[in-house]
Amino acid sequence: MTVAPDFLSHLNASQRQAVEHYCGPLLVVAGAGSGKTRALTFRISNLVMRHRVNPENILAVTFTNKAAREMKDRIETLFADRFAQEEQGKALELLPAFEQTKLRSRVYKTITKHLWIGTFHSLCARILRLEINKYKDEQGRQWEKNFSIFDESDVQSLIKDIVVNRLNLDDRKFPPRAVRFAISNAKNQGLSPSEYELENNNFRGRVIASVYSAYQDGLVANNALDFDDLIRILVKLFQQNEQVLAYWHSQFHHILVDEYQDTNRTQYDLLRLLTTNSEPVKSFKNWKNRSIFVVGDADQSIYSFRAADFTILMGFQQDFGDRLSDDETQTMVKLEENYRSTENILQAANALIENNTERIDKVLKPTRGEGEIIFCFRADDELHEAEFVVDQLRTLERENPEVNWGDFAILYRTNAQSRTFEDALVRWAIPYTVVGGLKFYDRREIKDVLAYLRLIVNPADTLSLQRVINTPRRGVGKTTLDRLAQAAQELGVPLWDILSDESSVKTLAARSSKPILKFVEMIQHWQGQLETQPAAEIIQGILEQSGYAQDLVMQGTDEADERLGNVKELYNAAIQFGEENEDQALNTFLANAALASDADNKDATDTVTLMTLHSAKGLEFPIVFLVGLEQGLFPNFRSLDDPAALEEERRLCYVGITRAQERLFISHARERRLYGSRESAIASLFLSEIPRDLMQLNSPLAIPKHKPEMTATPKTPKSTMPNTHAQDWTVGDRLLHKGFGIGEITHIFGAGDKICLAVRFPSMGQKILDPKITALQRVT
DNA sequence: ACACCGTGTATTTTT
DNA sequence: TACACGGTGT
Repeated sequence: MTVAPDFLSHLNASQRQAVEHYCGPLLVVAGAGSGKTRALTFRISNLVMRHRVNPENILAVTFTNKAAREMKDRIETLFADRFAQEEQGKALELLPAFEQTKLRSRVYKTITKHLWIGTFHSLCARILRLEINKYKDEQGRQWEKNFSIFDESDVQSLIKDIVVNRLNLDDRKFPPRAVRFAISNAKNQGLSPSEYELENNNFRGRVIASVYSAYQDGLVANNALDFDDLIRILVKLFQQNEQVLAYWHSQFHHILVDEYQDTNRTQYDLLRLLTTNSEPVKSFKNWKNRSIFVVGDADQSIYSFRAADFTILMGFQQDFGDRLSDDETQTMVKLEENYRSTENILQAANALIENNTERIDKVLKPTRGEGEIIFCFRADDELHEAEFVVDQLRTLERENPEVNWGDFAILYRTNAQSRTFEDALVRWAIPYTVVGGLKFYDRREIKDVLAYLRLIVNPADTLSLQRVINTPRRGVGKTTLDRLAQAAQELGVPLWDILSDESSVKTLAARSSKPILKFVEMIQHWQGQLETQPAAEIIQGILEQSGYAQDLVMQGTDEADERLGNVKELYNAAIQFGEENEDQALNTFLANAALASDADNKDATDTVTLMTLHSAKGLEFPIVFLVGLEQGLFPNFRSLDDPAALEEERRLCYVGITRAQERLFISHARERRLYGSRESAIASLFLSEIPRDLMQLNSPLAIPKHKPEMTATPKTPKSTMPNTHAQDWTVGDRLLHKGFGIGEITHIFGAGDKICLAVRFPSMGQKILDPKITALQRVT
């Protein structure tokens, strides 16, 4: 492989600085559309090509499977193109198809296959499959390597069972959903049940801790983990076992993280452990042949409700970096040039996000023309709004031959808003796709088959056992099952152990025992094939021999037909998996399937896209309609009295605006149907934050000239600023905050009056505060 | 086992 | 409004 990759010449100065970064920490603050995936993929290529880093020693973490896939693909293309240039003197795409395939497969075998690229969850699952038997939790509980991964509905039903049946709690006072949420949050902070109880030592806290504890019992009993535990338990294992950590620390020399603003506490702990081998971060200096390289944008942090904490990104330089100020630091690069959107759109985005206080100062710099003006439409109601949108769609499509339906996106805050647009699109026979809704792996029939697979691999998985033992009906009734389940409970063994013990089952009447024995025999038959048969074979066996497929055929309804189709789709997925992986074992296929949720993402066909703003993150469209900009809807009413939540809504709006490449339409309605009743609505606060000269309004009164009084961030005029000037603060100062107590300044962001303080509070952890709007009192 | 009806609930959801 | 869920009745 030759050195001196000249692909660097395609990069701008800051991209280049990021890509050429070799050892040590680097935070890449990547604005929307600034080429962050490029920076990531090019840097990985550069590490391998120029610095001769072994691909096995590179770890790249993403949040979605899609992002991981994309990264692998792009790296593969980079290398294949490079080989094409070097060996044939031609760009990859100019080679005949078979040559391209040959080159790609060579790149795969020598490079990309060896890279560790995946989501936090798949990475952790992969390591835990090897190491989990070395872990013991504080109660001495242990898991085996063939653990199941419970999905959200498994978790919900387990928690519900604990709340109402085991602990006999009032599920109105402790809604399983809310309890589940609290437990998940606790896990994402890295808290065990007892630690959670210590921090929440009130009635509610103690109850939740007891559910949490019983829930962990349930997971162990099923030899199962939930998504949160995949990460939390690996962190705990690393903390309690030096050798295991040391091994993985020495495995990963270069760690790269995408969407760093979305990391939560345990994910951060994991990265920190892997990077420093548990040395205190502040004293960690051994960056020889090592790096941590994180890419993110605090302005696009929209998942705090899932425990994502963008202050982790804000604190990167404090944690890993040189702790110097923004203009002196060597450990931060800002990618500010935007290659996606026209200038008007960027100006709107910049102006909007300026209203946030918790951020790293950054602007999107235009590289394209001024573009068309943004159009803002005030509709009478949601029907009128949809009519407007579809009208624009049709006109634009008709009058511009180069514009296709696939160029349009309609983005909204809540899924419930999609219907009106769907109706209007149907009326005009415009093809559209709604993103979201029921996912492939959430369909009942898919979960059924997966439950068979899980049971075969992990017989302790009682939840799966109960799902399939009578699916399709084979005469195993609820009472029989309850009796056996109770016996299992009393003996403290998995239900499967009772079922698979012939003499136990034979104590039942023959009418009950016969189908059970037959079922057990069937499962054992497939278990016997685990080592020898590929996943696809076993799936086919299940469909045929369990009667599942036949049952669907017999039903003969359209719905059953569709289910049958989906089940076959799963079989195809297994076939494809077998073709793409050396290891075709069911274990491996299942481990993968449990963490894949977007396998049914169809490729872009030429249809209008409808989706929530959350789903739109990371995507781009030539023409974007941002709809429903009304107080209470967007920003959502739940955020109106919480400044931090309101800022997150604003970031969501920022994400929406920055999806648009050429044209942006924004709309709001004066009246909207909500939960059956009509409510009048006023224009969103966010509309008033976009400069008027960037927008053309259909109605002069559409936007209030002054901000609606709902402004949740009370901006104190500078003259009455509380107690101190920004400049007065220095790192190390101690101060008092009304809500958080006494803390110490660990870092200062920005300069002048744009200053933000990172303050560590003993009880709250690190918070980013703006001294201009938060009352802070110095303490000595 | 299934159909029916009343009740409660309704942001976002990468894994 | 619309739906999912649980309880009841057949």
